[in-house]
Amino acid sequence: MADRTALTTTLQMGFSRATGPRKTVVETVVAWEGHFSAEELCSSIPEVGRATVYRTLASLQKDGVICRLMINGRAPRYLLGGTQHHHHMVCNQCGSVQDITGCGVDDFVDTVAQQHGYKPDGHRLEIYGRCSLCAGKEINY
Amino acid sequence: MADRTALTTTLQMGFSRATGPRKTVVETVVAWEGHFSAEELCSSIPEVGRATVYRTLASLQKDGVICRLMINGRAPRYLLGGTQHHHHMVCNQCGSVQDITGCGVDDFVDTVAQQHGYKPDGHRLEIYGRCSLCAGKEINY
DNA sequence: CCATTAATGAGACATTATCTCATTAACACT
DNA sequence: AGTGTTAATGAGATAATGTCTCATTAATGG
Repeated sequence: MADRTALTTTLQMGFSRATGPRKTVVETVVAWEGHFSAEELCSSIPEVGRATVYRTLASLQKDGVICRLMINGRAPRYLLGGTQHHHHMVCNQCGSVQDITGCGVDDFVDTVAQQHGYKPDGHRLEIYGRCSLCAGKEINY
Repeated sequence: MADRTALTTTLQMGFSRATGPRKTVVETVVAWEGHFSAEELCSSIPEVGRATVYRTLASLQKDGVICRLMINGRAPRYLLGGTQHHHHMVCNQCGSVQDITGCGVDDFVDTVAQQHGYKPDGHRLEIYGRCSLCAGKEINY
């Protein structure tokens, strides 16, 4: 997923010193299965201070290493792998997230932006529904 | 924008009694120019309790009367007019939001969902950039 | 090995949201 | 109109999430 070199590079990005705490955060993020909230991350590495966790998350997001998703709940959730442009499909039932590689809405975005005189910087597409596993089960709310 | 009848209907949706406080909230929301946060709404109608404001917002969102947008900052922002499906274009500089009527990504969404075995319930597309007014000005961060 | 200073972290603080429960008032029915 | 029922409210406690300060720690260059 992310080799040693990539990790080291990541550690340096936006900072001038590769520190122990940041290494812990990055390694934990890289090893995480699925999405997580900032608080979950804090809890799982109590030896690293909140401030550092939040700082590192912000940096990783800015550098495109992780994505920030707004799924249902209150707090944003993070997901590894934001480097190349892609979108997400979120299951409303089990909360799982799948990447959609290959953005198919570029043309639409450009067209619409131009129509409105916008200079587009980026866009975000999220699809909500039920994943293949959950689609079968009946739900009784 | 929303006539008397629509308002009354809105007041009733999801509740069994049309109350004064809720009327205040709905009327304020309807009259609001642009987007707003829950707290801004609370401040502008201090005579209505926070709990009621939040309850009413949740109900209005559920009924599709308002949209919830995640723009930059921490707190979600609300916008009147969520009934018919549409998307948003957000200016990163001045924060203004324009509606994109006519969704052009339906086909893409359906195709991708099918490929992944998803049963899509909905989707959200947000375009970020600089609006026609801001695109001209140079920015010095 | 030392000096410099970037980065950290404990904990205060700020912001946003939810919950509790005593009180209020909308509605149905007369 | 008056009354009983109970949905809805709201003050304030509490929870959840995020930011800031500043004394301390430790990464790095020389």
